[in-house]
Amino acid sequence: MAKSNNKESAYEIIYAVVRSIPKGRVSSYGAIAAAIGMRSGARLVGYAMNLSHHVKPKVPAHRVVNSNGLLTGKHHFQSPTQMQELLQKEGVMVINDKVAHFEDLFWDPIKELSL
DNA sequence: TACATGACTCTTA
DNA sequence: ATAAGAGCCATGT
Repeated sequence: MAKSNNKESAYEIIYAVVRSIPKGRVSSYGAIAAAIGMRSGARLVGYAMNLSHHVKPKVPAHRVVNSNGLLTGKHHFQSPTQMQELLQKEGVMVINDKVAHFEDLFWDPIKELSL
């Protein structure tokens, strides 16, 4: 931490955006990264999600998928099927580890929050 | 200070 | 259309 100006780390901001994702909607790492100002910080978002397991309040990481709508991070959940189960539970259909109608359910933080 | 890591994304072949 | 490589940022050691 070279700079302690920011009380909250970049991850905290990422968590905030992810928590802002409405139920039944999904978003992508790149979109979130761009929303916080990092056009190519998608990897950071994914990394943050990995740490979000012990973060509170709970972070709906299952609502975050890659640009293709693929559940790339499902393997990092408590169970590889947890992500799919949670999404289906919220009304999101998942087929072959991919979000159905991804473009339709896609939630853009920039567009939605900026609206 | 520098190197290594990571649930991504884009461009090119 | 599929496969492979490079780019990117923040964090931790």
